[in-house]
Amino acid sequence: MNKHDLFQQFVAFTATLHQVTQTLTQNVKLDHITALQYKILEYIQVSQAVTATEISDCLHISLPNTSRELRKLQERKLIEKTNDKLDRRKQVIRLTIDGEKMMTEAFACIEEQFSQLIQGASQKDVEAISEALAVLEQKVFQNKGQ
Amino acid sequence: MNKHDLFQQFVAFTATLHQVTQTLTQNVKLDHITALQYKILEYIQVSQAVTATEISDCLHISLPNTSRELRKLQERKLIEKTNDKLDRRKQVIRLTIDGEKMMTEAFACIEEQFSQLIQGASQKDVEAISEALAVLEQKVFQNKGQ
DNA sequence: TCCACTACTTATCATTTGATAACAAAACGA
DNA sequence: TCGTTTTGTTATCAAATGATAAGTAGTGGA
Repeated sequence: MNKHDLFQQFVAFTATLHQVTQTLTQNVKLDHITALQYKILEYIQVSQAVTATEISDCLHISLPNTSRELRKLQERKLIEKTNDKLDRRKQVIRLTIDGEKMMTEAFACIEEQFSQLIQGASQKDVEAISEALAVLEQKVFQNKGQ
Repeated sequence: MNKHDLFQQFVAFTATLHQVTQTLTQNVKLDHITALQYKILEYIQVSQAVTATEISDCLHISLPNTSRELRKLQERKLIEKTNDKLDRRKQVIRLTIDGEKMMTEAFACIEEQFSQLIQGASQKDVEAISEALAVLEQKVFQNKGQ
């Protein structure tokens, strides 16, 4: 196995994962939340407190478009912005209680689909999958920066 | 590690992989090919010969929209449709020589980015990554159907 | 033969997303 | 202090995507 073969395998894997992800999430009816808004909410949830610039950089959305989507999410009371004390240009963005509730519900729905996907997995399989995910996180995504 | 924890890990992993994928592919300038068209071309390439319905099902694009994108790709001479001898309703879709060339170039570009991502990986790491991908393919995507 | 069904197309419309220009406010460095 | 950079906003336009209705042609079963 050389790096070229690994690349081929990685591409195929990625394509499959994208399809699976879409299958898992397609039944989640999130009351007028678009795919992009969902991605933003998901990012905020895992990162806890972020700025608009961080969202823009990490999700590869231009800052004006990020700002627009954040405004919509704020109007829907799913996120809230608070001023950064140290740098008053910045805004710290967090999920509101409503936002967290919505994401929790969405995750519950996705988790149900997910558990069907791995229903055949034994305890040993679960450990193996977890270990595999950890390996990829560590060895591939380690320096994912910029 | 129970299945709920595994789900959490899986979600975080998926989000990260989406970001990494976008980073890898964002410099690929494919001469007026959209993201959706790229996905379709990628799917055709790995599957070799497919029908419109298969693309529609696997990529979760409605058949009318699939048909529209395929027409555009055909106009650009990137794919070709041939009639199925056994069932004349069906059309077998393949990449043209031009289409294959374009995908090969795109992959070369992405592979360059990818190799930067794993530049620090030793031979042993490469084997470990490959093994991890195989585990996930086998234990998670195994029955990804419908 | 007739009817229901599948595979695909065309057309149309609304919505989402991307891209860009222009702006304001704060920070930062010389 | 003054010019530059960073952070974010609003506005506007074009393009991509999603959704749906309606239609054609072929298949296959009763």
